[in-house]
Amino acid sequence: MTAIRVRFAPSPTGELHIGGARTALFNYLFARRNGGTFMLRIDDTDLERSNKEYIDKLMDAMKWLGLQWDEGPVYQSQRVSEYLNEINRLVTEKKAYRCYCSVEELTAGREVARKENRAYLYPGTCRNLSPETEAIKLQEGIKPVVRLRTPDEGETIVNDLIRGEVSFDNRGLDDFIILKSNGQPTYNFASVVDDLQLKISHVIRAEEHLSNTPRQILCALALGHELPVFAHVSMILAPDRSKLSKRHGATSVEEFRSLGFLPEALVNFMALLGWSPGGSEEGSDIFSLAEMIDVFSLDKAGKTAAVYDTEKLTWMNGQYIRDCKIETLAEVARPFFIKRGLLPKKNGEDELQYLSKVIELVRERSKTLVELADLSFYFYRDDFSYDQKTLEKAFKKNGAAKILGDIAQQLQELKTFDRYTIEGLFNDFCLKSEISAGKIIQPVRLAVTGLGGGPGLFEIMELLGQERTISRLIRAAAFIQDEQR
RNA sequence: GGCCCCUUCGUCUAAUCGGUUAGGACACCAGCCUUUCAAGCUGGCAGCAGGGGUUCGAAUCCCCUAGGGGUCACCA
Repeated sequence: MTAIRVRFAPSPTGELHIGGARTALFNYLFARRNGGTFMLRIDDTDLERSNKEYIDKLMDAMKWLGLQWDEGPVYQSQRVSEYLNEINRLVTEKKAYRCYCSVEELTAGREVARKENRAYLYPGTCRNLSPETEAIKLQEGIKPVVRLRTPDEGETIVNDLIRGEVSFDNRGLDDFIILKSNGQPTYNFASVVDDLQLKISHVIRAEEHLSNTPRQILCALALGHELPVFAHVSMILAPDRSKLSKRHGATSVEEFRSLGFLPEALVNFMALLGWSPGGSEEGSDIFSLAEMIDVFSLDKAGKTAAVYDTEKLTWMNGQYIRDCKIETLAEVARPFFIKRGLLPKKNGEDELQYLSKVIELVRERSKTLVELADLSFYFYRDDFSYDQKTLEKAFKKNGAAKILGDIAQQLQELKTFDRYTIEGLFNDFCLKSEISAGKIIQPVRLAVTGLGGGPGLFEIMELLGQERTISRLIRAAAFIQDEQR
């Protein structure tokens, strides 16, 4: 049995989006599941559009997701001599030939075809030029391209692990370009040479490549190599069922990261797009990377394009936030607190401990790290305003100011200031004043946090400490009296 | 337009060889829990694109139609 080797081969022309990341994930899972090798290859044969910056970002994104590759990155731009060798060989063997047709000629031909409503196929103008003619063209200074001589009849069959046998009529395939006039190979060719030379056993990629596969098979056949196994995974579509693009809001891994999503959640979510572990028992869809590796197989991959739904991702993220180890969560959440202006760039031990305690209280109601930081505002700042809706209910009742004042006074007398003693005090207060707990707790919560909801009030107060709690109650009492004037 | 792929709740999906009250997850709704908001728990709503066949029996097999997507570049 041949060694399992797969590759993820993005072109560095933009940020890694969720579709590409999902393809990387499937390759990774497949390799891990089968004890194979996962390679990263950078398909940068298009010099104009490729960008160094994107290469770095891409690798960052993959590392962040936890998709560590075993080999690479291999850069196609650094393997040009390999491609040229093979192309020269094909030309010598007459399996490929130089074409001197100008871009204008070709475009004109394409125009005509479009007007006549038929597909344009290269007519084979330069298919059988005599050496003399070639010499003249060359002398004229024309830089030729190289085209692959493709069969005029028969069919090319793609054997796909997910889609079965897909056949293409060779008559619909023309002699396509494998070497551009600038001396760079085209993607279809370079990709094939790499897959063969790097001994890729399984080509797992998005469905958009299915239509190109017969061309690649023709290349491989011309080169005289065996074919890898293909698996074309269904595409990920934007909510409007169109191809993913910037106008669809968050699509790149980087964006999801800065919106406060955890890599584990994103990976989990992506895995379930176009793949399912099977079974239909009750249970959530939460799977760790390790669990997925354990059960991953391509025959459970679906054929239908998937529309991604941020709601579900968000829910998943909430699950991960809740299950995450508190120290880990504090560490990954810290940058969001810094960005929000709640923490300085460098934090001491005290700040980190306080952060952990804050997060412990708030995380249950946060679905993203951004939300986590937002909901923690009052643990760091005193200058919050009061939520308008809650204010109407909690502060505008008769006696609210007095209650706050009384509570503040009684809290002042506490020797220990923990959740239990505070709760005891509140219970006594309710009994003596014959006011229901809710009536008291609501205004106090608003006074202390500015919000109508949140973690247990007594825990908040404990963490805030006696002094800050009391001053907030006094501030609120003053605020109410001001309003009433 | 040619070629290729696809079509199960709003979304992601399950359903060994055709026989299921078509299952789960998110979202939504209701109830419970509760100092609030969440979380959690319980229940509910909701789907086989349409039409023909084949068959005792079709989400499942075949054909047609419709819809969606991809690809036809000196992009990848």
